[in-house]
Amino acid sequence: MRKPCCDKQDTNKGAWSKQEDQKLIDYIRRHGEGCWRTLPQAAGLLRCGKSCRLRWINYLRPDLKRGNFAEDEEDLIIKLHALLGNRWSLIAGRLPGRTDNEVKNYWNSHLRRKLMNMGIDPNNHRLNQSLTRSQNLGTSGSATSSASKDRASQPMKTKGDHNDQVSDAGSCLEDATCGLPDLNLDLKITIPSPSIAISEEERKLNDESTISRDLECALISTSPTLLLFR
DNA sequence: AATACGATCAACCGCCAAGTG
DNA sequence: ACACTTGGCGGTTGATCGTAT
Repeated sequence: MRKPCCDKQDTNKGAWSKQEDQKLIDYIRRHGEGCWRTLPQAAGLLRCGKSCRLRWINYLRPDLKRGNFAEDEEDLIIKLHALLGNRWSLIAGRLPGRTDNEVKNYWNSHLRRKLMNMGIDPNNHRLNQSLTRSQNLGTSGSATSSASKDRASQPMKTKGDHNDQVSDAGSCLEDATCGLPDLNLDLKITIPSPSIAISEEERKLNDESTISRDLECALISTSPTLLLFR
């Protein structure tokens, strides 16, 4: 039997109040991040430590960039998703001021549908065979599937499948026969603050050398695979 | 005006890996 | 080597809002 992460019966759930936010902000300003398990009690919050961490990382951190995603951010997410699959934290790491949750939500609510409207399967970034060429390049109003329906039809993936998904998407990129439409995506010009983002992320990705290598290779834009995006 | 429906997003859940003793 | 704790991650849920009927 798995232990709960905290004593559930004494914790609040649901939306955070302004007072709770302020308590968390004040505490972290004074003591810094860390030791999420003991933080709630120390900060006077009736919350699970995990909940505090999530609230801070996703919404209260001062360096967060709120608001709509820029077009270059969208492009970058799509490209990174093609390379990394659903590794939202890695993708978000390349987008300064964005969180994994934000990127994940934006992907599920906007980008998935956008790709589908373009006739691209968002799961593997392959051209959807059921659509005609004219539909792919012409008007996009014919796509009718909703995000929730997509979700239901999407096969469940376990954590162990991540590599499969990556390789799946990657194989598409390497597959010269998968006819992607002209997305006009160019990684070279779309990376926000590349020197900072990449070098910082590089440290985090030490254990993922293979992915990182592929990613860097792709981001440098010398990889022939990315030519498929042009 | 009522309500049904879809889209969005904040938050939770469960699992996994790393760290520690 | 093992058990346990903790932090982090991705998937999923549910509340809320906007739009269509």
